[in-house]
Amino acid sequence: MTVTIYDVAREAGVSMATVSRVVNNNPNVKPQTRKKVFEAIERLGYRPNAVARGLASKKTTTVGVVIPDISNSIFSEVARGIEDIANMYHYNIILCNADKRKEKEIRVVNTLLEKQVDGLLFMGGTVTDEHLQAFQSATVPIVLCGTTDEKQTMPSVDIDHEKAAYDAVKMLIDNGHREIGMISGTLQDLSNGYSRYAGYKKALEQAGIPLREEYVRIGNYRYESGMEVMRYFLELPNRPTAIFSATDEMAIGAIHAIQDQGLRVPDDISIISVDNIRMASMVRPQLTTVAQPMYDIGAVSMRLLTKLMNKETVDMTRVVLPHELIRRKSVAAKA
Amino acid sequence: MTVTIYDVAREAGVSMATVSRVVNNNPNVKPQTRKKVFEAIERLGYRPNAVARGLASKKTTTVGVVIPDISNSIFSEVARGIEDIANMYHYNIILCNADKRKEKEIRVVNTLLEKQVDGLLFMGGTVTDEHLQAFQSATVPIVLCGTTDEKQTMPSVDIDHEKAAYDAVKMLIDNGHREIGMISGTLQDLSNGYSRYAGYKKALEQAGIPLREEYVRIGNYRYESGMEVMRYFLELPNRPTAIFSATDEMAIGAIHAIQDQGLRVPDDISIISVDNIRMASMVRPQLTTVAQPMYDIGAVSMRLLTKLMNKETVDMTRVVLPHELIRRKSVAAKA
DNA sequence: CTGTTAGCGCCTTCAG
DNA sequence: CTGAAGGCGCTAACAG
Repeated sequence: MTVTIYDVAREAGVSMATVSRVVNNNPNVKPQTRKKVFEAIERLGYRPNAVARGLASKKTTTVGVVIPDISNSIFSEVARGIEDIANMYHYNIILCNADKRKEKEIRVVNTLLEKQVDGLLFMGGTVTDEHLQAFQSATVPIVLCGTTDEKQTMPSVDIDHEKAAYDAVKMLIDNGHREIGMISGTLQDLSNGYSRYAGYKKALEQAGIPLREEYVRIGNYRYESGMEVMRYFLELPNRPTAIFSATDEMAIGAIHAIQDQGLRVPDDISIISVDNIRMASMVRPQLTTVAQPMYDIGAVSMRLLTKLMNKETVDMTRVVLPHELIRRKSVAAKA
Repeated sequence: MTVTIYDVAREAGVSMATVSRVVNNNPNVKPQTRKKVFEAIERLGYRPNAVARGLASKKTTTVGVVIPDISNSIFSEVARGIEDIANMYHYNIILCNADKRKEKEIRVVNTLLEKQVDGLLFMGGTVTDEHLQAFQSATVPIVLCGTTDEKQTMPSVDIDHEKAAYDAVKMLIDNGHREIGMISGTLQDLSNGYSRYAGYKKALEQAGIPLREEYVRIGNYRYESGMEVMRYFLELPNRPTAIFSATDEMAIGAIHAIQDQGLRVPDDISIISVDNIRMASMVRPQLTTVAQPMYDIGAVSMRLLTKLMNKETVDMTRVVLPHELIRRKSVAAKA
């Protein structure tokens, strides 16, 4: 039925080993023999069985990727970075959505490991001890991608979320704002939630601006959530003159909530956030934001993983990528 | 080093066959024995090797997905639909970006087949004879997802692009517009390009509106491209009163091009398109568009694939999903 | 440069 | 209900 390496060997009048060699580009084959083998392969329409190869060689040339949600543009851009580099090094990607749910995350890590992936890229919510335990049961390298574990024990690639948030809020302050509201993510979420809130807090402190409880509200990262929180701010007796949103999507929701009230951004209220999703430059006014290099986070973490899989010695096993303030049109000096 | 089924057998005092049975949930095992085996598994931290299993059973419980670009929100939503259903049936997904480039598409199809996927989902540009040839060399089922082959020979799941476009343009006409410009995709692209153009043409014809060459321009599906084409329309001596864009992203570009000129949508110019990406409801005015059920296209095609892989007999091997006109704020009656 | 020979870890008849 | 034995298709020493 299916043609195997054995069939090719017989057809070419050589041994299986020789066929294996030419298929794997082993130089130790006489050009003439190589040619014979190739012809036999062609004639028979032979296609190497990667599963058998994986079993014999203990390498599958595939890496597992656990991702919160591929339909979310932030992650899908990271995924593209991962895939491009993986491709470049001849790896394939098994992709699993885990929705930042711990049980699911751990479950897919295990099935990925069962599939004998050569390495694992983990993008998720908070990394708990249970995660760490699952990771430790692996014999292949794992790198965190867009997250970190609190104890800083795993290889990882991420930005400095706190600093990114700090820079954003600092810009607002430098523009004369002192009533600065924040649309935050849940503080349970270390990177997008807690760290960005911490950056906000720090910037205020450093400017001697007291933190006001009523100026901080938690959203769920979605557009609608940004609108809701903004409506709340708008009804405050002394509403903020500027808003820092933990993510672009909520910021865009906020912009529209403001505009829907007949107010203007940035004339009446300034807005800044973190992420720089594509949409940020597709709204009016275009959103000023701190860019997080999504594609690079994916690409760099995949590159790091290849090194680890190759057992190369790598000095920087925890890389922090730079962020960048993108000045567009949603921030103005306080009137 | 790694613990195998053999180790578990020894530890539990049974044969490999028995361990295999309990791992695979075969009912023919005495509960007591089953318990013993589970304990041994636990004690040893045994993790089944899916590669070995795949080789022996000739099933990998993974399916290949070739996709144009995972970072494009249209496709990433389809991908999410695929993954959810795959997950439900205990399949994993190997994801490959192919950028609608024929060579790359064919190459990844082959490597996916080498990896012994149990089935393949193909999302791509035009399906050529070379594609068909690659598909035919497969012994596993393949379904086209969001595309079709001209000869209608492959299983597929898609919408009726021509009808979707027709419905969109019809709405413009019903609103009294007769000067209708189109921002098209390349006519080489069967589904998003040619078919949508065909729908536009048909709607005009049916309304007795002559097709004007200067009212059709080709874009590349991106935001900027929509802006550019719109700027061109705006400078026409008798500019269109309504625009049909082949995709939402270009439509949004067009809206902003119009607004940047100080004109208003839909008061001065109406806009409609096809897709219904998330952003469509996040711009002002919110975009009226014909919704393409991205998630469902993915989910349904994956479901179809499971049936095919199961060798179930399926009557409808070519499914056309319904589209739906979403009336929002970017279309108004002609002044 | 090429062939022989063991496995890789598991499933799957076939007996018992 | 359980065990024995033969592969699945390929790689990797080890000889020659």
